[in-house]
Amino acid sequence: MSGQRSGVLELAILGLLHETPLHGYELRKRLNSLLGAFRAFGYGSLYPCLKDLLARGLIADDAVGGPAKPLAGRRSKIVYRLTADGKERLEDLLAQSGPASWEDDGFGVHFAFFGLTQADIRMRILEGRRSRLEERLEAFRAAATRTRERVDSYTLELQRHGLESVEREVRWLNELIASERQSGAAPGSSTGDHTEGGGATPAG
Amino acid sequence: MSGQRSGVLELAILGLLHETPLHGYELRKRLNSLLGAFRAFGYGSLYPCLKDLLARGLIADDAVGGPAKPLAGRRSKIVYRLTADGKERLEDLLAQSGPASWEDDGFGVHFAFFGLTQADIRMRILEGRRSRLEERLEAFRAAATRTRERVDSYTLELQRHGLESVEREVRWLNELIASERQSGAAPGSSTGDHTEGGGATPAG
DNA sequence: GTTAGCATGTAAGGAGTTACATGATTTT
DNA sequence: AAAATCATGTAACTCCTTACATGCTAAC
Repeated sequence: MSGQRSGVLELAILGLLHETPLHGYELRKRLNSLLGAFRAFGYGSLYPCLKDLLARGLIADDAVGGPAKPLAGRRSKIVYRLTADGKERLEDLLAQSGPASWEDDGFGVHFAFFGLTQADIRMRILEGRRSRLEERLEAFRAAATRTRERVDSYTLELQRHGLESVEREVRWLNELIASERQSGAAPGSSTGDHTEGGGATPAG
Repeated sequence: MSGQRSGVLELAILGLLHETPLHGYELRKRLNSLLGAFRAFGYGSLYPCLKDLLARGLIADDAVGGPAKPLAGRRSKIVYRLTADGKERLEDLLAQSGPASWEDDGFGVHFAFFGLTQADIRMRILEGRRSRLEERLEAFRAAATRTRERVDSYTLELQRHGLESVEREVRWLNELIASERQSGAAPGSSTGDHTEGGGATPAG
């Protein structure tokens, strides 16, 4: 029952609310237009998560058009905003560069908030993601070698397409990494929003 | 506690065992080389699922190198094979062409076993998948229009890349659909493995 | 005046994940 | 004889999904 969420939703919500307060319905639309390529959430996922974040004090609600408690009497929009704790939590999450941020979903969400992420963390995530994908390519090629497994044309086509997609993403990552190195080398460019001077926290 | 699984694993296991009996460890390797592009399973997912399928009588175990019960005394490989019920269940699953088979995972797994799937079902799944992706493209474009949401370069890049990936998959599907139509029109080509003459079951 | 979209939720549960535990067999 | 890899499993847990329930508000 609602303990310590830390999936993609938490980061996504905190990240979106960092920008501006929003109510649930609007939040979901932005969520799905932000992450729509690889993920979609329903209200049944969103609202329980909001409830949980609220209980943990990471977000606060301002009821609009009838103050505070919305359940009694008149129902109105509930606008959520990030609290100080929530902002702290968001920064913690954004400082993470472990395996979770190399996975499909974790990567996608974190990437969406790269604008709020420190440059060194960005780089570690991009490189982590890339080596993760290169492992997959290795596994693919190994699988292609030991042929006593199935070889029908659909299986083959699936693997071909999969391989190609992964290779494409690797090329994409390479471009991103190159461009990060450039703007990192040239001072004065996007170093991130952060004002904290703290050292690089390793993260799990 | 193990009730009525019906995720991707069940289909994938039944499908792989349809070809040849396998033990868990080997099964997992094939699983991950088959679906590795978009999905990976650990033993912690596989073995409980095998246990469940066994309990439901869809697969049976032949212990090799020390008959039947492996837990007492000497431990050995446990080779699983499809039962008659399991084959029936597999055919049911392969006849399904509903929303579940348009999702990322569901689609990938079902596609991997298109060789065992009837031509009309194949077509319905390919078309279902395509319209699903086209909905996503719509949503993307709608999101691109209403710009009062965030516009930092990373968000933009994520969406650009997402859009491109989806468009690529649509083109891929178009090719597949075209080639299905051809081989469907020309009789004598791959009509699938099926010997059953049954009509098209709508499926949920 | 009824459809469509806006808006908020809950209860039950599914599908897999993580971390752990153990032992056999092959390779170096 | 140490290390790697083969091989099988369990308990607890997480994160999200599905189906349902409700009511307001704007458009046609």
